[in-house]
Amino acid sequence: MMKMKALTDKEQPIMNIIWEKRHCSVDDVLLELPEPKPAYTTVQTFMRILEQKGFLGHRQEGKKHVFYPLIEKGEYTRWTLKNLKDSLFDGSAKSLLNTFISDASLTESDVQELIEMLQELQ
Amino acid sequence: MMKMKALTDKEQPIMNIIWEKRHCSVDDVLLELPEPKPAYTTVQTFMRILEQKGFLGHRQEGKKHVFYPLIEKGEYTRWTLKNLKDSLFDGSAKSLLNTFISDASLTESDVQELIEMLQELQ
DNA sequence: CTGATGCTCCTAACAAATTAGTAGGAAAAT
DNA sequence: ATTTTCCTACTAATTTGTTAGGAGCATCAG
Repeated sequence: MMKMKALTDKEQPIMNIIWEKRHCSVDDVLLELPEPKPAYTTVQTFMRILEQKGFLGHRQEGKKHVFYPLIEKGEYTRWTLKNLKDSLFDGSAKSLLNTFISDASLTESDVQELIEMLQELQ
Repeated sequence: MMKMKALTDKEQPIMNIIWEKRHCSVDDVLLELPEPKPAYTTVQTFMRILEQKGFLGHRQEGKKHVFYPLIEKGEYTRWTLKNLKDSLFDGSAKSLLNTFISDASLTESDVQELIEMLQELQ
């Protein structure tokens, strides 16, 4: 398997849209992007880059290219969290969670749910 | 306050060293960096950039510059986690934790400790 | 004093990311 | 059938990141 590369700031929202919608032409993505929208060709360029990086594949459909994810969001998020943990928390999951929990403004029911989730791991 | 910027891949390990040692000349940092070590001037350049970005300050001490953090590690990690949460988990702390916990290979006692931490929040 | 040494400062050069324009072809509209 | 529209492919310009060489200035050994 190819080595995964992090998404840049501008690639990220594009991937988020495609992960959500699963199959997207350049136009589909452009429609979902917030103002100020980049140029059509800019989005197109990013999607070509994302394909080169292995995040996307595409097939011809009529005259347009329809792109779809080759790397799933879950896979990417896990990889990202692992990187974060290693580079910023010296590999300690506990330390990351500690920092996050004491800062994440969780609601009452969030906390309850997480406790249950953790209890299941025991 | 200035807008915080993310650390790049090469800046990150340098900041980690300075956060740890608190006061560092270029040499001090270079000594801590793993093989293959970059050139002295490369490290120096990064430290200058980190100063421009607001992460570091320095004072003259004898003939060398001694750098020290202006942004604390905790502040940066919290900011980073918030960004991650917003960009990849649609702002949902619970969703991030969910992904992380089910993947982070926590030990028995880690889990116990986290439960206690969460219970204190209730 | 003079040369070596150990620094900083300036600069260069190349790579990657960001942004978008232009050319050209196929399809649709008139 | 010609014009217009919509799409891809190619190209380019700018900015940011990465890496390091060389000039130049103190200071210390002889």
